[in-house]
Amino acid sequence: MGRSPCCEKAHTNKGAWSKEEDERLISYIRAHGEGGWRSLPKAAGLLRCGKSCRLRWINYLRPDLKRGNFTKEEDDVIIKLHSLLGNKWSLIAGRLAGRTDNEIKNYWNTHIKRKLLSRGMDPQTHRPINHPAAAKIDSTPPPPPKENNSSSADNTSTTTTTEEEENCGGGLDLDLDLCIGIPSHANKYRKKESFNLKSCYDFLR
DNA sequence: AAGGTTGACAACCGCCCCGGT
DNA sequence: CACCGGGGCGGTTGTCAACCT
Repeated sequence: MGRSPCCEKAHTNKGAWSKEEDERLISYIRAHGEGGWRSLPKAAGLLRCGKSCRLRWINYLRPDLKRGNFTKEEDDVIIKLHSLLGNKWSLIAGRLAGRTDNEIKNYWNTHIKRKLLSRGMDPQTHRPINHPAAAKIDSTPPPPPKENNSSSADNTSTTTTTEEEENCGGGLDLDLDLCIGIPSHANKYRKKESFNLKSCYDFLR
């Protein structure tokens, strides 16, 4: 049962990448472009899992990565988008040029989460910790955009319900004058959750 | 100075979705 | 229509450095 492993684990390296491995990966992708991750390691002469190569490239080696500390503006954008989208790191990353989902996820968990907690805010609900709504939801994240089933059909309604306020940062002093662009790589959400993203988009406008 | 604790972040894992067949 | 493989995502873990006692 279960899926076959994505690679032959017995013959793959794990852990930190060496300089030489990085260089191999970079030069291969420069020559052949991204994609074909499964076959890439062999073609590039790397003893790595294809997934590992992809992750290394996307999160660390890509030339357009910004690196360095997050600015106050980036902080604000992350908090606002998280209040709307929940833990949709790839979507949030799509709004921050040069930042990766992994980087944002780490930054959220190590910095912003703590910052919100120190302000007495629930990092999941974006509400005061002793707020009834926060207590009700407790540690569960704000419902991520879900498939448009019958019960959620009124999400497009122009009336602002209490639940919508909760999901979209209601009660916070947030400047929601944002425009969400759906990153090209977010296939997962483009189809499955486009409906609710659209509703958030409409809400933000 | 040494040992323990905490923070930061790179990397891995398991699952899900989509497209091709 | 069902199955399979590839790509992508979010959650979690591992490791190292900085800080504290």
